[in-house]
Amino acid sequence: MAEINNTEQDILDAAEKLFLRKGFALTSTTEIAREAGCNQALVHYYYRTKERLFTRIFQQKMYLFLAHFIDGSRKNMPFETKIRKMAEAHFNMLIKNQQLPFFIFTELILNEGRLNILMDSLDENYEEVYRIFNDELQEEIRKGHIREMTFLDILLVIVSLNGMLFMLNPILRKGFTGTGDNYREFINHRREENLRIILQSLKP
Amino acid sequence: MAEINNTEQDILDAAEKLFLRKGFALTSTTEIAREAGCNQALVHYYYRTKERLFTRIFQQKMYLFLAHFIDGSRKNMPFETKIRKMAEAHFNMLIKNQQLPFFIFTELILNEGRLNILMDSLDENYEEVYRIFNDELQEEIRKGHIREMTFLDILLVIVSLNGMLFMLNPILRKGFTGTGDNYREFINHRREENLRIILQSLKP
DNA sequence: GATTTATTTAATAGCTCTATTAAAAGCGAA
DNA sequence: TTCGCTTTTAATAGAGCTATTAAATAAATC
Repeated sequence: MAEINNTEQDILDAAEKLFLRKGFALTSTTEIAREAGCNQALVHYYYRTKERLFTRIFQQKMYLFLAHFIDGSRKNMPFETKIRKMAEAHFNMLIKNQQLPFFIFTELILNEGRLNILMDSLDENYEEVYRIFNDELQEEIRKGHIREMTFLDILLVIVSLNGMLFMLNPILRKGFTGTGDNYREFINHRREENLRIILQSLKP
Repeated sequence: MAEINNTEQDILDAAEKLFLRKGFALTSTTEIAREAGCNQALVHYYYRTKERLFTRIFQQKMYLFLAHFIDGSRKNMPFETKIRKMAEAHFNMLIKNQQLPFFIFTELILNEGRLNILMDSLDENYEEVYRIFNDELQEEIRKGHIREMTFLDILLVIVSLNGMLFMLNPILRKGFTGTGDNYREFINHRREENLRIILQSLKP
């Protein structure tokens, strides 16, 4: 990170908080300035446009969201262990960034430009990772350890189960009154359920 | 449906189309009027406020989204068959209403008022259905047909796998160039995968 | 055909939003 | 202290938004 003075950082923090909660369209630079405790013009002074400020945050979050898949591919472990680690890392990241799935999906779906940028980045940076995983997967299938499926199939199950759980967060929480303990317990229960289902889905 | 003249219906159709695509906040009454081919003031003449127009559409979609769960509970079938039927009905409904999951989640998360209305409606209309399903499930567990789990666990798996697939629609489509045939094939493949995973997740 | 009622329009009030601008305040170096 | 640069502010242009209003047109009823 480049050195950054207090106000500039405050604006970035305020923007991150609000963009994550309400998305690009529903967050105004006026509101960001209020949250950061500064004048609205300062937001534009430091970041020129709302779009540029947003993009900076969005790309960082996007990276956070995708990083595990690369990590997993580097390690030398049995394939099933890689998948387990990947699913666990994904879940743990989501626990610390619960607003992430909703944020990313919303912005990708509402803005085709951002989706195109993502697809280009996937082609450039993740195609090889994907290929390696897929080759390894096909080898496991050939050996009869895993049933006939593609790596996309595996990814979808992980992303669906883990992602949707946290996208439903605001809705599910309403059902758990009282202290947050019950809810935390519930999330831990779901962690085990999801992992179990993901691994079971590999079995022939 | 009450009788409704052409313009009034055109406005409703235009609003539905735009709200589903872009959500409440990003759709303007001006745009709805343009889509409906009428003056902007007419939107307000027939529906008073954007909020009332939206609510009308939202409630109808909400009902569409929840209806299957009731249907399934009425029939007299083995429990596992009920779950299968429920998952299939859910998937088929989503195929015909692909924008539905994104639309509903977005509006529920961005507007706490709508979420509260939903929760009240669930308490009122679905609590009994839920109880019946859950009792039946506990009986199956006691008999050893199904492993230890709650009905919420089952619902989450169905909603996650089916819902996320269609929320990812715009992203996944980008990967399938050419005619839509490949994509349709892929969706059918995922239908079977999801069903398989859902039913397997019940097994002890 | 005249009169009442329903539909449609243009115009606009009153907001809020993004981005810019010119001026003011703060501050380190000469 | 003064100069030059950075940071901050108030003010505002220009646009889009929702909702209303009064007037115009079309349709229905007598």
